[in-house]
Amino acid sequence: MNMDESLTIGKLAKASNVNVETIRFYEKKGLLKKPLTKKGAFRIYPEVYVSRIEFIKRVQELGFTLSEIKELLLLDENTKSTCSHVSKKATFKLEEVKEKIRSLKRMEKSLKRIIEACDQGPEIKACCRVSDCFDSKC
Amino acid sequence: MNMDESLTIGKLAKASNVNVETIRFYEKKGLLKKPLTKKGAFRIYPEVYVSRIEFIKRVQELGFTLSEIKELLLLDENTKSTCSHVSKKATFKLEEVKEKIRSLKRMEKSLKRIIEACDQGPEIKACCRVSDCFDSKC
DNA sequence: GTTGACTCTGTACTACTGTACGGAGTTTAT
DNA sequence: ATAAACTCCGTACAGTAGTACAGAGTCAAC
Repeated sequence: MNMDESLTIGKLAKASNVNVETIRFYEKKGLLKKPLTKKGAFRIYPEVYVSRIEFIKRVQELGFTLSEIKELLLLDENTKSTCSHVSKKATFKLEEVKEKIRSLKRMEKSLKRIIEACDQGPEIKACCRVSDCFDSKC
Repeated sequence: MNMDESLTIGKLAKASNVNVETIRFYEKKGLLKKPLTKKGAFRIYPEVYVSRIEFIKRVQELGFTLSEIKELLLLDENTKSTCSHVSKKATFKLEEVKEKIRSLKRMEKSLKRIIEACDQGPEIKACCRVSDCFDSKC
């Protein structure tokens, strides 16, 4: 029986670029479900866990906490809860996401201005600050 | 001498919706400079500190750490460093910001799909997951 | 059937981002 | 000039997100 294909926790960790302990930590926190398959006492994961961990990592970089990410993942799993409940949560998350996009676009604009001004020379630079990017005038 | 206008640390904290300790913490970390003005031993802040703190808070929600925010703020202050240095850093930050926007747009799309599917009925929901939003097929 | 690499559970420790608090000093209002 | 409210600094404590490690068990391969 060839076991090269089976994802033990160590291989999963390597494939998704996190530590073994992190995977167990996420399991304990309820972000990753215990895999159904086991080789004796050892966890064996299906491939899909790789992208699941990558998802967690990427969403984290967008300023969501682990418990917020857990809620997002629950939207995927929620078979028993009513659709209106899922829809409500998703709508709320959608608003957060939109707001983040708006903020980032303001930062993008500010940074572009800084770079532009830098190309013009050091004197003009003073008038465009990143930290002003949320001001109404910006 | 009317002092109603002067921003003591407590008033600044209230105005920018953080705790007094947070302001001192940011000062210690170098995110906020010590105010030039003092009333005896007490810090007196100019109005601009309010938006500076709000900036920190908003950028934090976008997934930047305090030390990253410090770097962003340094882009504003950098009078002695060369323009090409500032430009380089700003360009790097700009890429990060753009990448975050891309990721958030994918999430936005996924969430919209979930909401849409929810409106159609519970059966279709299974096929669209938030956690798949970074897959190439999505 | 023993060795080496891997995994198990559990606990302790770390970095970051604050919060809370104690004890002293300062300011303002009365 | 005294009380209430505020500020100072420093240190301790707290929540989040891991990381490290110990001691025991397991698997695979020779």
